[in-house]
Amino acid sequence: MALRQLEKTYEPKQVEERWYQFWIDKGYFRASTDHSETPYTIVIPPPNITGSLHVGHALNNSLQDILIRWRRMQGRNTLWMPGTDHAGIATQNVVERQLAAEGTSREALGREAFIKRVWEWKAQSGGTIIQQLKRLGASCDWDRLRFTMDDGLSKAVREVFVRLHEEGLIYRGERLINWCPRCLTALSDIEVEHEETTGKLYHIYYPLADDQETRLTVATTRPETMLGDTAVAVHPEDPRYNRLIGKKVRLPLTQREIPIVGDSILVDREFGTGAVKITPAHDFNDFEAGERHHLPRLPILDHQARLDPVGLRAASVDQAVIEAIELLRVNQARPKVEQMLQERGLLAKVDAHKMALGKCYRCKTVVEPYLSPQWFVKIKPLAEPAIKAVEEGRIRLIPEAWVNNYLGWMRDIKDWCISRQIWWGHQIPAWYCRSCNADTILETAHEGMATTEAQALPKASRKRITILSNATPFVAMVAPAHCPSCGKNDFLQDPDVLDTWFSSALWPFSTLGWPEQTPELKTFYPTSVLVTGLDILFFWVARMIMMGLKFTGQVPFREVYIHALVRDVEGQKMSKSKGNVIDPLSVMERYGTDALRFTLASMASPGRDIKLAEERIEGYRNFANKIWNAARFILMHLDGRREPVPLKDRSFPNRWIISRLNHTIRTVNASLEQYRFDQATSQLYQFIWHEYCDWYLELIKPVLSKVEGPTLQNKDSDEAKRTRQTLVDSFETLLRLLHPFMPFISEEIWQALPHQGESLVIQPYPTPNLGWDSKEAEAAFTTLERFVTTVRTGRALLNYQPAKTLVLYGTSRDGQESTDLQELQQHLAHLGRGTVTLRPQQEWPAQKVLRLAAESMTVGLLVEGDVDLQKALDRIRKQKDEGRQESKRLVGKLANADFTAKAPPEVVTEHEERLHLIRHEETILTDSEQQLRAMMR
RNA sequence: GGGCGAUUAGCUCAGUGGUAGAGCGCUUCCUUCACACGGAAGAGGCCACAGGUUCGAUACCUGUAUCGCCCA
Repeated sequence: MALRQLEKTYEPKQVEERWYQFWIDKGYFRASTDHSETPYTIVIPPPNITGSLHVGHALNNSLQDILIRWRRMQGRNTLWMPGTDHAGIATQNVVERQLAAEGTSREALGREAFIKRVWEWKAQSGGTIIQQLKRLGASCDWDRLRFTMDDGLSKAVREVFVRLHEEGLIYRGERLINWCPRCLTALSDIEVEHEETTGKLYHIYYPLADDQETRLTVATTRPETMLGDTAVAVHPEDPRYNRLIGKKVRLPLTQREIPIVGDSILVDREFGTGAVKITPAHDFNDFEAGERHHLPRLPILDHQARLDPVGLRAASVDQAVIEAIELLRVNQARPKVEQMLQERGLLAKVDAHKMALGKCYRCKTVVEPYLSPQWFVKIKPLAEPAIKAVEEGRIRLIPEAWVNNYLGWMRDIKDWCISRQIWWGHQIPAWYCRSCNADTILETAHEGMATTEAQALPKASRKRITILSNATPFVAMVAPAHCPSCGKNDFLQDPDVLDTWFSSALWPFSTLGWPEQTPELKTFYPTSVLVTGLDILFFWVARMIMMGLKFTGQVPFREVYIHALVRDVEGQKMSKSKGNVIDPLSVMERYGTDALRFTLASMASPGRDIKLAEERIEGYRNFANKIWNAARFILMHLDGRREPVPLKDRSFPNRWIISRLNHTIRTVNASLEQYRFDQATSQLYQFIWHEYCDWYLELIKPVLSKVEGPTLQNKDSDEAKRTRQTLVDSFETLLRLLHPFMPFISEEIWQALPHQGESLVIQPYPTPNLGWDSKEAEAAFTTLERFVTTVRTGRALLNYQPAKTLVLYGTSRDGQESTDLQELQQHLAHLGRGTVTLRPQQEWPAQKVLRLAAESMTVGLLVEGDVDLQKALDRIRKQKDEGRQESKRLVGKLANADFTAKAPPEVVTEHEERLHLIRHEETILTDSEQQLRAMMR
């Protein structure tokens, strides 16, 4: 057959696109419910539609693809379910920015038009990341692509909402929540990122109401919120203050008097002055303290975190103060309040102070605790089974180290705020009868919005609708036809949408058709493994476990493989603003997709972040090129007949490489079973480069060569035919073994080699074969390697050119090694580049031979011509030195009675043998040194 | 403040109760007919520090330091 000749350098670009299209056309990635094979399912962590592929995605999806391709080749009925996430806040932000650039706003557009606009944006740009995943080689079943706002998934969301509400596990109430004053929405606790900053700790005098001369000093980091204080707390056992409990203080800058309460939970006697203000409407701890002491809540900030004049008046703040600060943002109002306190002599001191600041995880704006009516999931009843599932091992977290992290978080979990005051997302399926709730549905004007600005808006958008927490919702899959109390059908749907993670939590089963009992659900659920980064363990993984158990009665996945985060070389998080981002697309462009995938897999060691440097990728690009050139070599030498024979009838190089291949097959499979992608890749690298290419291909060159010579054979010899057969078999197997990691180059080469079947994608994954192991061939190889390496060392010491033919001698004091040397003579001559005489040392020439010792073996090189022997002498001295050190250590150890008595006998024997070897080496080296000196005279 | 992890070659990281390893980088030699994105030979390490367990510790235990992450 005519074999294709390959280019000298591997060019990934054209190859990748061609084969990916071929795979898609052939439908290899399609899963079916008809197959009887054991299913293997992974649901993709759905990337945001706003996203484009970053290196974290590349890692996450490379690992998934390795698993999926491996299992597919093993014959499992594999489904990799792809999809994207609507990413409520992020997507809304993107489209709003576009609108702003066009000089308009979502308010100007109105809700319906805005949502239409987002869908248009999605149709245009939302598929970017999917294309990029394909570029990465992801073998997802693309026909099943899902989106969290698809009809089916939206139905699942409503179903879950309604059922949880029926069971009392979803409720609406007025609570203090985290509010992003830029996104203008509530956030859940974990959507707030805490950042350490240096702020100030203000000490403020609060005079007693009945004794203006006596003042309580209160310490706070947020003086502006004092205007909403409704009490001051001291520790009930604090002798400095506890007599004051029950008295009142005059709240500075206001006309109010507020009580002093004793609270052992809120007050840390060691912190600040030991007296703290209580602002229940603007601080989480104070909110709870307020509950304990039945204190009123006085909100003084509006939804943009500005000082709200209405609230300030309600809090009886001095009119002059209101005028000075109204509609100022918190950070602008703070110095004004500080200044006013200063002027009134009420500011005791200001200290620098380290504190954690909460920021919105989407836009990094400082988050405000904000009192508002929201929807919550009562989480404890859902968390308990989710804790059990992990405790009992029905879900296994890998690495296991994260189990405690997970359990700790789950046991301390707080109710989940699921309503968001944005438009893009699943609108909450709750309706209010306008006439029955006339008192609880409020329309308020936009505070602070310029009149002209407000008038520019459509009428419906000019007001903010507030639905008080005591309004009565109807929660149902669809809008009710008429109100059961009043019979009217004038309804207002709750304007809020659900947290994006609410729909993500259903992903493993909603994508398979739930709530319908589809064949897909029956076949592919529970899924096999979830592959994800640590950063969304709580956001996503924990919630999927809760929802999966609740609504399917089964775990959503049996294993969770948690991989590291990718950082830059400095160990810093990659971010666009830092400019340290490695763009996977550019990497794929320059080095090839396979190189990127292999790099990421090789760095996926458990429990460690990945510091990615481009040199690593370049290294694996070189590896791909090495494989490519091995393939070129093989193709060049395949011309001729091939003959399969039983292993025992094959020559040493073939028996050896098959044995090593088998070992590699075993370890790669075992590593993948344990999610040790790093081990699997390094085993492949080591085997392919340093065994297959460095030694095997070199060993068989004489046989394959068309040139005839003393040690070379005819190309039609039996040995040539058998070697060609083993060569193709082993390389084809190797490509199958490599394919999950480097799908493109492996397919490209496989297709060029003699093969059966139409694609590597659907070939069986190699399994270990007991009959392939050959201890004797591996032992013989050790001998060969020792001899050849020693010769090469000698060659370098004597500054001989690589091509120079040497006169070589070899001997060993080990019987088996001697036999091996004899049998390997042709190979020793070939790889050592010389003529080899295997006789005892006494029979070597007495002079002009450089003798080198390697364990039990002694190797001699005939010294010809005028050669500088100093390097050789140095080397021998150094080796002797090292040997002396080593033998000293061993002698010391063996002289220790405790050691010989208590250490295992085999260890003692090992030490003794080692000592003998070293002493043997020493003898040889001493001898050699003397001869060298003689030659140098 | 609580929890977790890390500390091994110049860099990035494996690893094991008994000779310390890899990749990249570095030095020297080599363009021989698979590959210079290559080949060959080298240099380089009190395995963070201090105690303890052990015949023996880089590994197991305790503490310290530094760094990182998560949570408050």
